[in-house]
Amino acid sequence: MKPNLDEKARRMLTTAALYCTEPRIAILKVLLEARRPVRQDQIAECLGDRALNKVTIYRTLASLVKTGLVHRAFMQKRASYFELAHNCTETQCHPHFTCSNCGTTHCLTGFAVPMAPSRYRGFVIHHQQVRLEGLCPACA
Amino acid sequence: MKPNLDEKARRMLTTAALYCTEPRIAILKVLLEARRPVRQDQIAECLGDRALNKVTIYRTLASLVKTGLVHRAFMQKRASYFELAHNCTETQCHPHFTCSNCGTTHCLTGFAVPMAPSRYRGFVIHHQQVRLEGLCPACA
DNA sequence: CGAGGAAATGCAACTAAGTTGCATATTTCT
DNA sequence: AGAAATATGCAACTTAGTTGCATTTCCTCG
Repeated sequence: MKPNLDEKARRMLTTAALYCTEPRIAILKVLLEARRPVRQDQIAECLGDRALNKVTIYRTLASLVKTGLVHRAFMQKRASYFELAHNCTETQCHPHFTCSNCGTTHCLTGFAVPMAPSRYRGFVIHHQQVRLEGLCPACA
Repeated sequence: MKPNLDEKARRMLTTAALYCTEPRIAILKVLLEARRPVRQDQIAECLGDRALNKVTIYRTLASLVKTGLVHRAFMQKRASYFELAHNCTETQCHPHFTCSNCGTTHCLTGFAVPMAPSRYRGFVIHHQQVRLEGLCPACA
């Protein structure tokens, strides 16, 4: 595959002050190559032969989320979907579009959604998240 | 409490072409009185003495969602939160605000969020959902 | 380079939200 | 009132995610 993915993952881990372990590098590489948010079991499946314990994947994802490298993008059918935090500003991530026909979710990275005001009736708004639903190009 | 709640619940069920059963009326009354989305176990707790089986609550909520009377507002910590669909237009519900300090979620019913365009790069957009995060009035 | 302590991993057992099959009870229609 | 349609309750199950603990790996410092 791409020879620099490994280096990229290592750099991300060191800047986040996390140990550079094989499992973490492998998981980050999956996330770097994924074009949409992924679940724990999808990561495990991508790793195939060099399998990881699901506990390791969950704990790694938790560390990556805590350090801000990864976002818990959304939940669907009781499962969390994760994605790298690049393509996200501090106040909002790109919208996620779920097709009501085929169920797949797409990242609408180029889509600009106006940010809510930072204050409203005593609420201080830090972050906004938009989910869209409808028909994807394939189903429409 | 309010004497007309019972009648209101009954009317909602008949217009939705659902059997008017005691469990359904009781659940609808809880939803009518709730000021924020509720979980299955919160509904059960509200009913107190005249308790219902959790399966009944889940199945009732499923019917109410299918007929459009209720929305699955969001998920938090692997649990679904439900609310009545009034206050919602066909293309978008009111935004939900979750406090990152105390964890409670509020409905921002008065809050207008511009609707996304109905088409974007082949995607046909039917519905939009906005979640906000920050500090609630009590925590700010 | 090679300890040694800090942190990460793996396993098994557990938790909790939600679902399914099936027998029984309730509602609606006529 | 009686029959058919639908809803309820129970117990057992499913599944995503978590916890405790023993073992392994990583990084730092001499």
